[in-house]
Amino acid sequence: MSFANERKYSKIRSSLHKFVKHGGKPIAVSSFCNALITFSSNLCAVRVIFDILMVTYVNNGNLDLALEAFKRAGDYGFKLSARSCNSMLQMFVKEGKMGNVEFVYKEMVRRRIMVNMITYNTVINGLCKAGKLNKAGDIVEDMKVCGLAPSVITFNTMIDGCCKKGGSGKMYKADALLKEMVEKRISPNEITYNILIDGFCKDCNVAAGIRIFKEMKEQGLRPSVITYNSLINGLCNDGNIDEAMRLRDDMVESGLEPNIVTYNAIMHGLSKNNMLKETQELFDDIVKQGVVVNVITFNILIDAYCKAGNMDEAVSACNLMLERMVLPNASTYNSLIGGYFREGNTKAAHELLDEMKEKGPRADVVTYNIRIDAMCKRGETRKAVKLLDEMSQNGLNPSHVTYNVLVAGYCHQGIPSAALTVKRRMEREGKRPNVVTYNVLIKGFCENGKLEDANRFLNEMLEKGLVPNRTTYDIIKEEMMEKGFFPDIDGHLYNASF
DNA sequence: ATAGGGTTAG
Repeated sequence: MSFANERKYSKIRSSLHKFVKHGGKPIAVSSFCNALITFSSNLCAVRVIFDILMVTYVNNGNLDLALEAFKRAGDYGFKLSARSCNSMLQMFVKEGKMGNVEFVYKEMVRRRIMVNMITYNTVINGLCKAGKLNKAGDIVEDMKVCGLAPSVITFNTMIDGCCKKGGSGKMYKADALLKEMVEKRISPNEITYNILIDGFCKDCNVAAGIRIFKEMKEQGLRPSVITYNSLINGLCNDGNIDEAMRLRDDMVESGLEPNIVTYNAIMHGLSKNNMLKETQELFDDIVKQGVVVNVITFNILIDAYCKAGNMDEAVSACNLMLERMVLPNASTYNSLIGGYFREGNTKAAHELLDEMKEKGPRADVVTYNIRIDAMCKRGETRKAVKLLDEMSQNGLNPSHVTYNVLVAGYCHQGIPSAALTVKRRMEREGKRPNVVTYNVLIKGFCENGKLEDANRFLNEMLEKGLVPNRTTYDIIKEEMMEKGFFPDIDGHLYNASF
C-alpha cells in the first residue's frame, strides 16, 4: 500500500470509528454497505473498508454488529482478511459464544479466507474452554490436512483443555499429549510446564506438580510467578500452609516478587484452614505494604468472616472495599447472602438480593444456588424448584450444584421419589448426575428406609463409571452396613479406598 | 493477533 493510500485508510479508520461510536445500528450497517458498493468503483478499497469496519466494531466491544458486517461482506462476496476475522473470533472465545465461533470459522473456510495458525489455535482454544475436546481434536486434524503442523501453542491449548476438563484420567491424557509433542520434536516451553503443574495441583496431586516443577528446572526453564502461584495454591488447598510459605520464600530468593494472586492464594489457604486471624493479618500486612488489593482479595476476606458467622466484620470489610473504590461483584454478594441465610437472617439476605436487582451486579448461578439451598433447608423444595424457570428466564443454566441441592432438599423432606424426578429433569436438561448427586440420592433413600433402592443407585453410579469418594464410603458404612445391609456391589470397589 | 496462576454455591 502506498503512502497516500496509507493516509487515506487512516482517515477512513477514524471516520469509521466515529460511525461505529454513534450511528452504528444494524440497519445502518446494511445501508452503509449498500452505499459503499453503489458509490465506490474501487472494489479493493471497499474490501479494506469492510475489514476496518469489522475490526472497529470488535474494538468497541460491539460484537453483534461486527458479525453483521462479517455476514454482509459475505453477501456481497468481499473477501475479508484472516487478521480481522481472527480478532472477532478471539472476542467470541473470550465471551464464550461458541456458536458464533463455529459459524465464523466454517464461513471463513467456505469463503476461502486464508485460515492461518492463529485462526486454528483460537478456535481450538474456544472449543477446549467449552469442554469440547473431541471437536477441538477435529480442528487439529483440519489444520494438518491444510498442511499446518500443530505448534507448541496448539499443544499447550489442548493440554490445558484436558487439565481443565473433569473426568477420570484427564491428567493421564494431558501427559500423553506432552509425550506426543516431544516425539514430534516440539519442545515444551515454560507455559507447557505451568499448565501441567497447575493441572496436577488442581487434580489433588501436588506431589506430581512438584515433580514437574523439578523437571522444568532441569530442562533449563525458569519458573515464573505463575508457576509458583499454581504450586502455592495447590499446597494451600492441601492444607500445607507451611510448605506454601516456604515456596513463597524460595520464590523471593530467586528474584521473583509475589503478586496479588500469590497473596490471594495464601489468604484463601489460611481461611480454609480456619485461620481467620492469620487471614486478616496477612490482609492488613499487604495493604500496609502498598500492594493493590482487588475484588478477589476482598471476597476472600469477606467470605472468611461470613463463614465464621461474623457478619459485622464482613460488612465492615465491604465498606472498606467501597472506600478503596473496589466494586463488589456477584461473588461478594453471594458470600454475604449465604452468610445471612446460614445464621437464619432471611431478612438481611433478601435485602441484599433486592439491592442486587436494583443496582448491584446481576445475580449468577451461584446466587440462585444459595437461594435454592436456603429454601430447601426451610422445607420449601417445591417452591425452590420453581426458581429453575426464573433462572432460564434470566439466561442462566442450572449447574450440577443447583440440581444436587434440590435432590438433597426433597430427600431431606422425606420424599425421595420427588428427588428422583429432579434427577430425571437434570438428565433431560443434558446434565449428567455426578458423584455428589448419587451420594445425596443414596443417603436420601437410606434415611428413608429404602436400602434396596439406595443399592440400585450405588450400582448405577458404578456402571456409569463414576468413582465413589470418601463420602460415598461413609454413607455405605453408616447408612447400610451398620444397619445390617450389605450392598451387593463388587467388593473390591469399596475395599480399595478404606 | 493465538496458550498459563487467585474468590462464592452441593
